[in-house]
Amino acid sequence: MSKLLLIDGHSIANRAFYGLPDLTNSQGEHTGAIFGFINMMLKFIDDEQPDNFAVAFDVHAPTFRHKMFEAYKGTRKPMVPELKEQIPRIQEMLRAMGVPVITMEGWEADDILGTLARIGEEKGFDVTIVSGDRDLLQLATEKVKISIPKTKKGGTEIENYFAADVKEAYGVTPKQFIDVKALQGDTSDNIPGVEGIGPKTAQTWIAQYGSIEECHAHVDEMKKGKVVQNFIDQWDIAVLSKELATINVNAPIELEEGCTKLENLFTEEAYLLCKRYELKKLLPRFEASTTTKVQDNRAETFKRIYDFTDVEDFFAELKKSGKDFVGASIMAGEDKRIKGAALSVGDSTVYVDCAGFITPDYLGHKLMEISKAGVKLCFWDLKNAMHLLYELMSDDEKQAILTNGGKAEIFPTAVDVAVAAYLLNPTKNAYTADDVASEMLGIIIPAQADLFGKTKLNAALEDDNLLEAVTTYACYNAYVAFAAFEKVIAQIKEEGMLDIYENIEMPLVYTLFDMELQGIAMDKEALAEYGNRLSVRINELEQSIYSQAGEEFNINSPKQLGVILFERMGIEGGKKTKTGYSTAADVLEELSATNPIICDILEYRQLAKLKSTYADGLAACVDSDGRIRSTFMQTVTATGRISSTEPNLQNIPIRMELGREIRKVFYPKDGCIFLDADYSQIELRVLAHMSGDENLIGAFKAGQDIHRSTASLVFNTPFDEVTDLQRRRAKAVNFGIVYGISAFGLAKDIGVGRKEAQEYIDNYFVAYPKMHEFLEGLKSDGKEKGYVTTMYGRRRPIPELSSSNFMTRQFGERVAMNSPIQGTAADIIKIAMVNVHDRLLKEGLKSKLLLQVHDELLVEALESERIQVEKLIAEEMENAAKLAVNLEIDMNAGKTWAEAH
DNA sequence: CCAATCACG
DNA sequence: ACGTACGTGATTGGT
Repeated sequence: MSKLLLIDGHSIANRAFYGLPDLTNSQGEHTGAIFGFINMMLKFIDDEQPDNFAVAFDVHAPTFRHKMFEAYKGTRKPMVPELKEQIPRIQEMLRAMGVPVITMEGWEADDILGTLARIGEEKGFDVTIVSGDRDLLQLATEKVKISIPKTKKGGTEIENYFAADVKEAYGVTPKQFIDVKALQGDTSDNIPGVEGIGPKTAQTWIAQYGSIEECHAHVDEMKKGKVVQNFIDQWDIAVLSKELATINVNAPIELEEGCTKLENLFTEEAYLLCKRYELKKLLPRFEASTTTKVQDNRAETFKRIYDFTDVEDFFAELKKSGKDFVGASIMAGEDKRIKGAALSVGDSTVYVDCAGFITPDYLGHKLMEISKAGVKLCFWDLKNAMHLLYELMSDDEKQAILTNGGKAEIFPTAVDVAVAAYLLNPTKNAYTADDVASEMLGIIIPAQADLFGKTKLNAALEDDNLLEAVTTYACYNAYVAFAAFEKVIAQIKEEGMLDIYENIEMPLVYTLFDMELQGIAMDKEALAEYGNRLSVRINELEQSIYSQAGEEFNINSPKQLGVILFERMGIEGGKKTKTGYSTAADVLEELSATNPIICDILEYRQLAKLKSTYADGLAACVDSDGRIRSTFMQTVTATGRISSTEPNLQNIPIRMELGREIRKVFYPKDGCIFLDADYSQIELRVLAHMSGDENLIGAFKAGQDIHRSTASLVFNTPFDEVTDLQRRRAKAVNFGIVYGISAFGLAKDIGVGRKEAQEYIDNYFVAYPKMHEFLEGLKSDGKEKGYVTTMYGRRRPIPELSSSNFMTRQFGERVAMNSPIQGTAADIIKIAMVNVHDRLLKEGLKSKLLLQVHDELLVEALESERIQVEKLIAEEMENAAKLAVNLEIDMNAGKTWAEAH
């Protein structure tokens, strides 16, 4: 038996749009409905396995009812622009997938669906119509099924209606469904119906008499009353209503023979669109279904070489050609041992395989050699490439690198295309060759998953069967690095970010490399001892909690904990979340007086965190030389900050005394001390400068305690009479401003009413008159341009600003206010880092920059160099930027990180 | 693989 | 009538 699947385009697009968060791609185009639609469609195709398939749309975007608007029945809202712009794209995608998109001027999608269903049934098809609209139930027969997807929490459920199911659910046949609607009307569809008749009456009448005509004929039998009288008086309207409510199944549709035949949906064209809209979750479906053929066929020209002669030939060729730019991609596994490297100069791309005679050592030195000869190597992750090179150096060479830095000793003039691409859009999750290739070069190349499937790169490198795939992957990396770099730079230049790229980000790659290489010494024994101390107390608390709860359970499970506290123990005041009770610290703290178990849980949580993340977590990261080496990520944050991973050294505890003790196990090497310098109020100083507000600038210039000064102005209190509470609240206001103020957030933070919080904010803007104008300017500027910038021109796109969703847009506004401030501060400390690092080397000092924690630098300084280094750090940090206010730092020396900060 | 929690700036 | 502070990463539990 053949099957025909029909989809109600606008209705399902609408479901998809409201069922998903507001997804956008990196261009800021809304894509949630496209994704949701195609996803839902594929699910139906999988479930139904139809052999014929079509999608119907209204010619013009209809209006829609939505939960949100139920209160205003009859005033259907027009389609929001975010959805509207996606409709043509959905249709484009469908056409690309070879799906017939059927629209007819003068006919609604309902009529098209009904007509197709009728024709299909006549031809002996089983028909399924997918729609969110219950009006289509009138089309149900024994062979025509109406499928209505319902979004429930925990996924979508589908209600299926054959004729019998309609009867069961509504007590009337599908055809009678029309009569019911004719009586009750539907204001949102402009079907008047009969006054005074609602769903109840309509259903009862039709169930009894079968149609409005029969009702009319038997009107005498009915109980006299207002409603019956209305029915008699408004008979004409009822008839008209029935006509309006009836879906016309005789639309003059002419379809080419066989055009609804379902063929391969996963076409090349659709794949391109999928990439274009960055529908990442859908890509695997296309990749599994299309053969590995891609638009770009350069892979055939890639050469794998594994003889000295071939390698020497390539480098000789390179030298002869006088080319000074080479795309490069080094392949290495977990052990950091180089397996090979791809090199590309565009026309010629080779993969040098470290098999046979060619050793990693030879290859590595060859790369260093050409770099030092002035060839600019372009990597996807230069910092990592340098680490790989470092690993295969001799002890003497390693010493030289540690002393003189990676720039001088490894790759003096290399560049990083990922770092460059990050500047163009810092909000992406990854900067891969396939992504950049499609964006900058307009070509489709295989992504890692296309070549290796689920196999990790590490494993692929060990698998001889995947040598071909590894070669292709590496070569494309090298090729795209070569071919796209100039274009990326051209765009950077166009967008005014060349200065940031050349003078901040690229030098920073080398600075971060040296920092990562240095690492920081850990007292392993002290760390273990600290962990043991925690364990003892954790066990005590565990027992205490179990006995108070009356049973053992997993305290680490918020789900179990919530049940124990708020159900078994009946503690009042539990707040609910989507999934259950909230057991977050701020919620529990409010209840801590209620029951002593709460205090134990809070303490348990704190200690468990310290033990798992810090005591155990850090211990697992200590290298064989007793030092711990973090990776600083330069292409992660949306604002321009760096981040730190494996381990994260930017969130080592400090606020609580017990946590702070961890810092005692970080210590400088023999003959050294730590110098720790942090900017004082850098974000507020940046704010003062960027806003140009004289009062804020004045307060900083006067060297005043800035929160006290704000308190004095906001609370209208003489500076010296500001209370601690006032200062604390003013501090929260200052934070709030930097975060993109909202009365609600501020109120929650300081525990006052929203009205009062709003007053503080109002007072703040009176106190600092230019601030309001400045922040408003950021918002309107961002809205107009689609992005905001830091003082140095670093961009952050904010597509949320043009959302019609209130919450999303509001979020965009906060981001527009915060990013320029946080980002400018990030720019400044990056400049300081590079300058401190470079000057330490230039002045021949042995002291080393080890860490950056957003507004803080940690230097391991030789005791003998201390005075000079202190001066150097202060100069470079304070002079990193020239602002309307001074950049001040606090610097401390210490024998541990705890002491120095 | 995601949500909740909590550590930092 | 919505339901919120900005930016990160690691761990844990649960699907």
